[in-house]
Amino acid sequence: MHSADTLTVGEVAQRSGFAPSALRYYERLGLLVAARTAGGQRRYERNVLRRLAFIRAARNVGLSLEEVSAALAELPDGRTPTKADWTRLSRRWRRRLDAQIAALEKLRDGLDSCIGCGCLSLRRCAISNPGDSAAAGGPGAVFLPPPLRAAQP
Amino acid sequence: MHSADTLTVGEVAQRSGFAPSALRYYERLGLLVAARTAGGQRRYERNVLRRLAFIRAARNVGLSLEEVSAALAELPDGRTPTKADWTRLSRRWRRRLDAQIAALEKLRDGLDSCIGCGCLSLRRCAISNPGDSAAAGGPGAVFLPPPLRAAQP
DNA sequence: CTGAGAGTTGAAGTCAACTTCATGTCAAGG
DNA sequence: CCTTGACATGAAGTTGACTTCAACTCTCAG
Repeated sequence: MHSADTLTVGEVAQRSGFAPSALRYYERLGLLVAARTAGGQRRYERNVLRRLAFIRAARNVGLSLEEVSAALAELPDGRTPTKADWTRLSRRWRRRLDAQIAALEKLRDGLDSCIGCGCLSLRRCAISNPGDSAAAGGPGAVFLPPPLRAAQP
Repeated sequence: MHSADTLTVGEVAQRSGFAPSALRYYERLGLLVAARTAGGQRRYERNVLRRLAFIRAARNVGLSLEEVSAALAELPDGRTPTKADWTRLSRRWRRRLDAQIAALEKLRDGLDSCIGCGCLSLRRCAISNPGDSAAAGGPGAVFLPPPLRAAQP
């Protein structure tokens, strides 16, 4: 180990599961702050671990880093965030998850009604309707995450 | 209108809701085939519309174009696919949607148990667990689609 | 004091699914 | 025949979230 109660990138990477490159990236985006040694190396305070836990949780719920950034901006500056602060932020995810689940259930129910008719009509089918969710995402729009996709048996 | 029972790119784009550039892209990937006029312009058969409906539906369900491609490869070659062919393919999406819904519900229930404790522990928290779904996606991995994200009030 | 392993940087690459652009060609109504 | 609007092509750009690379520089156990 090194000396003080601060953590090196490697240690934070190890404990958080984020790659060092991701930590540097988050720092560039302003999601993370790190002190520096005389030689210019990063030294993290222990509370970045909770911050990173929040970031990962938010990502798991579907937030973009931009949204995460906005959420983190609501933390009180000056003092170290308390558990209550984190709880307040993450409570909002409930509604989001509910909406996501509802959207998928709607899609599934639509699928159920479509299977058997084999229509796949661009005008009438609930599943292939151009106006639907995944259509207008622009470049890079993906409907569900690769991890969930891969999990299919 | 032009002449025969074939469709121009513009017409297909209009009817399918896909941009002409997307149609050309799909053709490069082998998802679509088009005849050519003497002058080199594309002329589509009417059945591409159903094919495109399938593609859109698959994308809505969360398939990548690569998966769509694999699915389309199972269609009988030689004859025009029947409704039954399309139905057979889309029936598989049910399981996928069920799994996606289950994953989100698991996440939500984990969130419920986490809210109130404010722990967000990297080791213990169900939501911020590094081993979880969104962790190993590599570059470009996104959990839920921008459209669903944007829909949040 | 030294050497190996860990850390630093900016620039560029990756991936998916398209879009945009520049430049040039077709098709067909008048 | 001609003009106008649609179409064609390859190359390059976009977006988000990172990773990879090359070329150095620190740190600290021994």
